[in-house]
Amino acid sequence: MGGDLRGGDRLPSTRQLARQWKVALATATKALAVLRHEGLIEARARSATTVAVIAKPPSRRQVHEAPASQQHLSQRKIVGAAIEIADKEGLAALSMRSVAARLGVATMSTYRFVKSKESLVLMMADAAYGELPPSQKSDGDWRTQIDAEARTLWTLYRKHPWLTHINSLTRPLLLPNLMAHAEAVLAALDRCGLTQAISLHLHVLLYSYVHGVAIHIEREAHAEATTGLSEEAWMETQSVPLSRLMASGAYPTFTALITSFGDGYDLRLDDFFEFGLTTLLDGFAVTIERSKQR
Amino acid sequence: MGGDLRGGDRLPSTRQLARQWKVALATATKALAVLRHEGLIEARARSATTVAVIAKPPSRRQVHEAPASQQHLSQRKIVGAAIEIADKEGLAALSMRSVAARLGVATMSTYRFVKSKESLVLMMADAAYGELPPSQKSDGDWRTQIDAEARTLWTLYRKHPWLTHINSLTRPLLLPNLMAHAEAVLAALDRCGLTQAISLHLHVLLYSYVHGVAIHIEREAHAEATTGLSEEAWMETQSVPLSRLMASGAYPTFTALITSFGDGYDLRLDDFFEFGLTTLLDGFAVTIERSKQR
DNA sequence: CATGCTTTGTGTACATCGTACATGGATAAA
DNA sequence: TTTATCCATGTACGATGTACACAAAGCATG
Repeated sequence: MGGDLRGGDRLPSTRQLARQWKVALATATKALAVLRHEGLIEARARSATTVAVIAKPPSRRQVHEAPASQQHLSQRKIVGAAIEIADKEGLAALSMRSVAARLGVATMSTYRFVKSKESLVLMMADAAYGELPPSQKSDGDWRTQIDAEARTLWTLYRKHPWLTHINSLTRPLLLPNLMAHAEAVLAALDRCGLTQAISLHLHVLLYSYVHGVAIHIEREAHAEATTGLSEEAWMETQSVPLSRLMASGAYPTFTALITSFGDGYDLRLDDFFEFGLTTLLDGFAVTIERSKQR
Repeated sequence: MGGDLRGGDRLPSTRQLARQWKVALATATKALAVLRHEGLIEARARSATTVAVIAKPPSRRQVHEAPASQQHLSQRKIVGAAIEIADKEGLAALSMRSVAARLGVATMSTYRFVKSKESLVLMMADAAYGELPPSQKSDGDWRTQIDAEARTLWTLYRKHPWLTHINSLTRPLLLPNLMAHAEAVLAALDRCGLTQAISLHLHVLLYSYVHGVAIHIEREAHAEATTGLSEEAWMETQSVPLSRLMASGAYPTFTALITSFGDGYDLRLDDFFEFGLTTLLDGFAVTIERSKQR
């Protein structure tokens, strides 16, 4: 009877309760109703981490207006829950079951609003790219504009690292918000008198750079989660094979470089991103100059 | 009796045969031995796609020397089979079961030589990077040397696209062959009078670039495999939403750019890689020049 | 009010995965 | 011959995405 659920737990569905405690379905339903009236549990739709039960609809429907559009589950909620999971635990941990559980709903219920997991991920991407702030349409030089765009994209990837799993250069996503980013970059390049083809290539190159570095955000997190080691701790475990490699004498430059850093190699992604962006845009500048000279 | 196996099929293990045909294990063993003597099937160890049976060891042991090290299964063979699968069908299609099947062996047998799938993948990476040709130690200018290194890496990724799944910038793999690549790049940069930190960053940047573009090799293949559409065909399916987006008027530069290409956007990865590499190395040059001037 | 239809939510089941564990067969040792 | 050791394998478990059928409830029509 007196269960052992802790403070902020989700409650399973009525059916799960009934099965777990081997009682009839009606019994479980009534029990939940009683608890709800007592205020011990709450039917909160928005957040699933707090005490939240998707209430039996009947009582609510009597209060609100009739139309069946008043549903407690929706595509938007599913996408939102999925994004939360992917943000926190990575795309690998995202399963239809976990999404459903977070919403306090049966697994298959999600399929009423989502065609497949693949389409869910696509909708997640759409939603996430939707968070891109509208780009400032300054008429300044191309570099500040493009620099800003790259940083905006980087910030987004920082927030949603799983986004890097989704798109392909050869089959780009036609998401409005991502298009807006492309438009901004292309517009900035357009004023530099480049070939159309070069403009496009530069844009893809910029995108590819941000994307390529952002990939390692999730890998870093994943490595830390699975090994349970922070990066410093991990580096220590590698010090033995590392020093063996260095002692082999086959890699003199590398050895000299590593030893010159007292505390080992510690790449901070954000700093590296800055450095790489600068270097890459230097390359852009060369290409643009060259193009102007002919 | 007369089965329906086609020309180059693998044969299942003795045990699988026995179960399938409901005969005693000894019977199956003898049957295979007969077939082998008749030359109808061959115990070929190297290639599993042709008619290949991992021969029952007994007869071979009598021929060769005694020690138990003479085994028909080995870590090298497992890694090789796994690489073949990953090359052909992608890392996602690589399962312990598929590796075992390709070798005509029970699934769990592989675990005698491989601790886990994760470690298998690491060994695959080691083997694949082992294919990197030793870098030419020319004392020419940094650019030709680094350019060559990048292309070598690209070629490798073309051959083994799954490699891009494996490593993390923040936790680099300490594989000898990959270290040799790093050494070559660093050595080339070393002659340019750069800070150690900048040298390292440039090296990582180069690696990250090649890696970041190579990622899309597999994505391209995967997309083609799952949708069954070549890139041109896929582009046609996108033409409707594309033209709708273009007609919205929100993306003028983009629209102008696309319409200027008659036959649509068709990014060829290899060409793009070339272009990006040039641009990136232009950036390197700027950094190096700047560093020399002070 | 009764009866059937439609919508909505759910449970069950299947094929796939990695892999822990125990077993079965063969070889080596006594 | 008996015993012990080791290699190879089958079984089983808990995950996954999702097809399918069923149950409950709302609604329309008689």
